[in-house]
Amino acid sequence: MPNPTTIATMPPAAVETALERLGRNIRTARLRRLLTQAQLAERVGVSRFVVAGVEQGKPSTGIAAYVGALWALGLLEDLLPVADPSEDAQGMALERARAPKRARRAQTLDDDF
Amino acid sequence: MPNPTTIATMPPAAVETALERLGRNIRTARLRRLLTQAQLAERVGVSRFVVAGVEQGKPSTGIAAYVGALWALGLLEDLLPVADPSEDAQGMALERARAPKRARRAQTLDDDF
DNA sequence: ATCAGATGTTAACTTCAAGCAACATTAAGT
DNA sequence: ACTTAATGTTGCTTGAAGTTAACATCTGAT
Repeated sequence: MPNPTTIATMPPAAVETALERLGRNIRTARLRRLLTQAQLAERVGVSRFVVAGVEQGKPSTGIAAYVGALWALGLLEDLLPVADPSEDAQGMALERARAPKRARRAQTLDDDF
Repeated sequence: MPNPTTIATMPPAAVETALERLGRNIRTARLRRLLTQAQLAERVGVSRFVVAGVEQGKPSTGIAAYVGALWALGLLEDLLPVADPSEDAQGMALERARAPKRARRAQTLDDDF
C-alpha cells in the first residue's frame, strides 16, 4: 500500500483478531485434510508463502488468496451468509423508513454503531 | 500480484461469484446505513477507490479492506463462523481416524473435494 | 536418536495495488 | 429542468505484495 496510512499496516484490534481467527480456522481445516501449505498453495494457485500469510491472518494479503483457500478446502459456502442483506437486522430496520438507491444527505447523518 | 500466474487475475468462477456477492452485500449494507463510499472509506482508513473495489468484489484487493468494511458496518461478527472448525463436518470426519498436528504423508493422499 | 519432510526466515527482484487528481456520468432533491 | 452530490473512469506515481531461491528450524515417524 503506497500511502502508509492504511488499515493493512495498523488494523483495528477487532479486525486483526478476526483475521487471525480466520487464518487459524483455515489452517485447522487444511491440517484436517492432510494438506501441506505447498499443496494447498498449488491448488489455490499461489506460492506457499501466501498460504502461510493467510494462516497468520496477514491483513495485506489479497482476499482472493483467502477465498481461494476456502474454495480449495470446500468451505466456500461459509462465505455466503457474510453481510447477507436478509440477515442484516440493523440495516433492514434502517431501510424501513427510506429506500435510497444512492447515498444522500451524507453529511447530516450519524449512525452510531 | 507480481507474477501473472495468480488467482487474483483469473479466479475460479466459484471464487469470483462469491466475491461479487460479498461485494454486493457490503454495498447494500452501506446504502442502508446511508453512507457514501467516501464516508465508509474514511472510517475504514482507505481511499474511496478501494471501497469501490470491495463493492465490485475485486479479487486482488487486500482482505483488510473487506474486513475493515464489515467492521465499519457493524457486520464483523458475520465472519466468525467462516471455516469454524466446530462446524467443519468434513474435516471432523477426517480427523476421527488420525489427529495430525502437521501435515504428513503428503503425496499419498487424495482427498477428492 | 536419526531422518525426512513441513514450515519459518531472509534476500533480491518484478509487478501491480492503492493513493491522488481531474473529469465524466449518473441520480437524488428541490 | 436545474442543481448538487455520489459514483465511475483515466492516467500517473510509488510503495508494497508476491515470486523464487537458499538456508534454518521444527515436527513427526521409524
